[in-house]
Formats: sequence, C-alpha cells, structure tokens
Amino acid sequence: MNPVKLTQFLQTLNPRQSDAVLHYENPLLILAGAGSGKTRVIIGKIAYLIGSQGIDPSSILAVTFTNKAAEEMRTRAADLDPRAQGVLIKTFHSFGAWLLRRNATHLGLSSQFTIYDDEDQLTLLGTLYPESNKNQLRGVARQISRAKDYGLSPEHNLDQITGDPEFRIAYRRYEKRLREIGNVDFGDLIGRTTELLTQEPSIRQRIHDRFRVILVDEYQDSNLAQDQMLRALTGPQTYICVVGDDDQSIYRFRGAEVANILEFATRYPGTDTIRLEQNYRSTGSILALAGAVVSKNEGRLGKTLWTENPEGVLPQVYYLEDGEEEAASITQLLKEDLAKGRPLEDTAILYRTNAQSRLFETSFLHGAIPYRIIGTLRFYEREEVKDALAFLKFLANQKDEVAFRRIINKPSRGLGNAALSRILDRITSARGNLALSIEYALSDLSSKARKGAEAFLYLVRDLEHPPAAGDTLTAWLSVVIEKSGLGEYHQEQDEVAGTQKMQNLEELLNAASLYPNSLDGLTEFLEAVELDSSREETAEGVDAVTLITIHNTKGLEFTRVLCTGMEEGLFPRNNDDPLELEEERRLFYVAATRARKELYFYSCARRRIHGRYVDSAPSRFLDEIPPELCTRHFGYEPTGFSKKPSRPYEQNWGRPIPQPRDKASTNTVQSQYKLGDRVYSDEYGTGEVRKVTFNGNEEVVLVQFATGKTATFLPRYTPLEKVAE
DNA sequence: CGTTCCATTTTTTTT
DNA sequence: AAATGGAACG
Repeated sequence: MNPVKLTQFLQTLNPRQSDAVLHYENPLLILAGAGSGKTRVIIGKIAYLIGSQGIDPSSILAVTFTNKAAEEMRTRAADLDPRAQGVLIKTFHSFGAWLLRRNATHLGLSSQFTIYDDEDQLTLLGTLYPESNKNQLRGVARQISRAKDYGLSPEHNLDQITGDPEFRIAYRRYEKRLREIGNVDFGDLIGRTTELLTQEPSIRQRIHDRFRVILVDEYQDSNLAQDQMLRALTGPQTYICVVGDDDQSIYRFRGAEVANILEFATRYPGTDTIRLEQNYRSTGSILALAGAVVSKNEGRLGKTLWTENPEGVLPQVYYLEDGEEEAASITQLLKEDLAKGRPLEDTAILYRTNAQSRLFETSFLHGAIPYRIIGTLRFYEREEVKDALAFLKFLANQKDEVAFRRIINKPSRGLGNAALSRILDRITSARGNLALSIEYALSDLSSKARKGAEAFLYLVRDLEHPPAAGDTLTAWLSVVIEKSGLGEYHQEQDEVAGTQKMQNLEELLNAASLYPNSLDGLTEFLEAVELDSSREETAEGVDAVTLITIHNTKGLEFTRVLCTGMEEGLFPRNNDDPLELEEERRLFYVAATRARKELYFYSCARRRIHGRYVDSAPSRFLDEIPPELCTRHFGYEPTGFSKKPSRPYEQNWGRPIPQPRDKASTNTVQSQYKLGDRVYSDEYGTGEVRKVTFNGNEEVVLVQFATGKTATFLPRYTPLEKVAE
C-alpha cells in the first residue's frame, strides 16, 4: 500500500468530503449535490477502508447504477490503491446475476440460465396469449415489470399496479412459464436474489460474513425491490453507506422511490448524515439557473449548492423555427468551433428522447462533424444480433421457447405455424426440451416440414458443443452464424436493402473473442450482453461531439452543454401528472448541472412528430428561469446568432401557440427533376423519376430503377445525376 | 408456407 | 418515419 498517496488524497478534500471518507461503523447517508465530488468520496472511502481500517478488499461490495459507472469506479479506485481491484463493484442487476448463478440450484434454476430482456419478455407473454395483440401484451409486460420493481409477486396485493383482476392470472402464468423454462427476467435478478437470501439462512449468513462493507451509489434511483435486496444483504455487522441526491432522482417510471433516500435514516437506526453542497463543476450562473428551476419542486429535502467557481457567462436560450433549424444552428456553432480550433469534445448535445438524435446525425454527416452517439439504437437489440444471440441462448438452454421461436424458421426452413404447434404439442413429453420435442414430433410433420425440422435438429446437435478448434467464443459463434444460415440470410438482406447487418455480426464476433470457447464462456457472454448496454462505439482518439439522452448523462460532465428540444409535450413530455412533472423538472436539473462552463437551451416552434409537423410551445422550464439568469435569443441567421429578435418576443415566450407556417407559400420552389427524367445513382444505377413531392420545402424524389427497385431521395443531400435518354 | 402490399398505429426515459 | 398486423396472392 501507499499511505503517502492516501494522505495526499485526503488533503485535497474539503472538510465535509473528508468526514464522509473517514466515516466508519454507523450507517451513513451522504446527500451529495451535483458536481460535489461524490465519486471521489466513494473511491476515497474504498482506499481508506482498505488502507487504514485494514478491511479485506474482497469483503467490500460497491453497487453502482450502470456498468459504465462501475467501470469508472473500478479504474479510479485501483488508481488510488491497486488493492481495490479486489473490491466487488457491480450494478444491482449484475450482482444479482452473480449471486444467482452461484446458487442457481437452490431456486431450481440451471446455472446456465439466460436473461430475458423486454422484447423476450413480450415474446414469452405472446406464447401464453397468442390471440392478444402486441400492444395489450406490452401493457401487461410493463405491469409485470413494475410489480417486480415493487417486489410484488402474483400472490401479493396488486392494487397499486392495476385494478384489473385478470392481471394476477396473467402474471401468475408468466411466472410459471418462466420458471419452467428456467430463465430469468430483469426483475428476477433482484427479486429472486432477495428470495434466495431470505429463504436460505446459510447463504444469507455466508454473504453477511463475506461483505462487511456495502457502498451504494445513485441511491435515489433505487426501487423498492432493490431496497429489499439491500436490506437482505446487510447483516448486523455490515457497514452500509449510501450516496444520492433527491434532486437527481429520474427513474420514477422504473419504480425508483425517492422515499428510499428520504427514509433511509429511519430504516437504518443510528444513521449519520453528511451533506456535500460545494459544487466543483459548474460556474455560478449555471448553478443559479439550475437551482432556481428545481426550487419549484415541492417534494425535496432542499439543499443549496454553492461554489467558489467564477460566475462565468450567462446561459443562453434560443427560440427557433423547427427541428431542422435547431440542427442547422448547432452544426454552424460546431463549425465555428472547428475553425477556431476548439475541440468538439467540449460539447454535448442533450435531448429527452432518442429519436431526436436523427436530425443531428443527418446534419453532422453533411457538415462533416464527427460525433459520438451514446446509448441509442442499442447494438444488442438489432435484429441480426438478436438472431445470433437467440441461437446461442437456445444452445445454452434448450427449454428456451423464446429463443427457439426466433430461430426455428430463420432462415426459412419450411416450418410455419402448423409445424410449430405440432412441435410444441410434444413439449410436455419432452420435459420442456424443445430439441427433443422436434424429435418426437417428426412423424407428425408433413414431408416438407419434416425435412426442415430434421435439418434444424441436425444443426442443434452439431452446434451444441463448442468446436474443438478455437480458443475463444468467436470460434463457436462463427460456426453458429455460418451453419445456421443466419450469415447468408443477413448478407442477402444487406444486398437487397443496403443495410450493414453483416458488419454488425462481425462486431459481435469481435465482442465474443473476450470469452472462452466453452459453455461457461457462452453464458458469461450472454449475461454481459444482456446487462451491459452501455457499449459505445468510440473511435478512440477522435475528437467528436457527444449526442446523448439526459438520462444517460447521469454522472457525466461537459464543458459546454446544449439542451435541445425544450418544448412542452417533449420536455416536459406530460404536464397533467404533478409527480411526473416534478420528475421532469429534476431531469432538467440533471441536464443543466452537467455543464461546466457554458449552457445553451434550444426551443423550436414546431417539430416533426411521426413525420408531420406539430406546433409546440416552449418548455415551461424555460419560463421558470428568472429573466436575469439567462440571455434569450429569437431566431437564427446562418452567419451566426442574431441578437435581435427575428420576430416579436411574445410570439415565442409566455407559451402562446405558435403560428402554423403557411405550407403553400414555401412551396414556390420549382423542382429540377421532372417525371420521366433519367437519373443515375451510385448506389442503385440508372432509373426513372416517378414522383416529385415536397415535404415542407424539402424536395423528395421517387425513382424506379432498372433493377426493379424503387427508392426515395432527398436531392438536397443526395443529388441524383441526370443522364441522357 | 411465405412473401408482399396496404392500412393503422405510435414507449420517453433504462437495468 | 417506422413498425406492426392483416389480407391477398403465388
């Protein structure tokens, strides 16, 4: 160990932080405001407990909210004291998986169990209610998840979930089927862990003996089920410390209970509370703005952040025409940065919903601005990736009906609904094993279906063991992709639709190379994939602007933050539920406090929703900013921002309904393409213009190509070359 | 059985 | 705009 390093580190802390780091014995609640250095405090505590209290690193458990946060904590703690590598740092969910996997038999699970995500959950529900449509099922699936968030089984009082008595029956059936298959869903990772700890005293004792210290980060976003799990993990000798900020609780929709943090001291008698209120991140004017808005909330502990940082520049608010203008003006801003040599890394573009990223992506692509997009369009949820993973899941657990349905007839093997239901008829006699079911059902099938079924069966038998040659899981996965025909199938899709599915499969193969070529390696890989969505495709070392949802910015900070889409109906999305409105306001607070030096807001008078322009009023949060705490701008000029309002102030501020734009007047532009024109595209070859329309003032051209395909073009971005007849 | 085409609908946020 | 679900067709 290196006592000098720890001592030096302690000297960099303020008195409150250092109290928090040196605290030991009683339960501790740290109320840590945004940017108050709470991660430093946690890693400091880890180093202190190991270095000065002589705690064995492996008896410390640190729980974070995301895998990314866990990763960061791991690195930073190890940096302070290498022994911290022995600390178990996990998310609630990955800790649950870790413990369940080691004690699977106690709960009737196979240790090879795989984890169902929301989509899998829906498919499973679909097998139970084939006649229901997807939307109804989606509602039920959500209710099941919520019930699990609250730690409620089908036998509990479910009134707070729904008044519908049918729900209990559906929930019960779902649970029964899930257990027959032997897999778990997200909620089970928490709930069944609690179940294990409460029902198996010997296991509970072992855990209490092992973990003498439990540290929980982002505690304000834990839900009731997670809190129950935490209580089951905490023994009489356990030192527990939770860190959180009630103003940053933004996961109510997922069952997060601010009550957990508000009532922590009651639940754990003798709790000491330490407040960290000095902010090291932001300028005074940013903090003032964020604080002014969040103070409109009623249900809060109330704390005042202060800083020794300079006041800095006033936050800027821009009122613009539409989403396209928003993207254009930000593109312009970034181009000016590039011209000035200012790094793009300084800037993050924040939005409420993932869909908003599209406009920026298009605009950046054409403006040659490198960007990094976080969290959206999750890689592991893409069709081709899920197909390959489903095959692996089925190999790991041949009772997995969800995975089975996904791969049995993909690519087409002539097995339709008729064949499928005959196979499923045999499921009981096959004791749930679907490969066996196929064997039993072969004689029932038509000759065509039988051929396909035999082929599939042969495939499974061939692939169910790792190939002899090959060191990593990549070897196994690559024969799976090849022999299953999924590779060929998606390659064809790529050729027809111009997609990049094969590229994604290759990337999946790369990811698999980190795992051993064995059944255990396979389960490990699948678990990592299900639990870690934080994977970002960061081209290392490239200077890029960040595109990110506000939810994903938790724990991050940027020199300049651009909050976009500040419009009623989008942010806040809903204004009729007061509790939800408060949550949105906390979200606003989180967004604003991500900024170190500069903070910008953008509000558009209209925006495309589902392809149509919808008028929108500026977000009420902008109205809640005291006038002296920001500078407001109206309109945008391509050469930079105009200081003068391009139209009357009142038209945009104070929430009047903006004027709908007169569509006809903007459509005076004549298209350069006529029906019947011969054109050439790099991608498709030659074709003939079939239709020319305008979407707003955006020209849209439909072309029929010689290959028989048709495609639409936006000539503004992809000009089509005209060719002679 | 499987594909294609049309009408209809639309999750906000994530482990 | 994109995804779903159903009908119609080969």
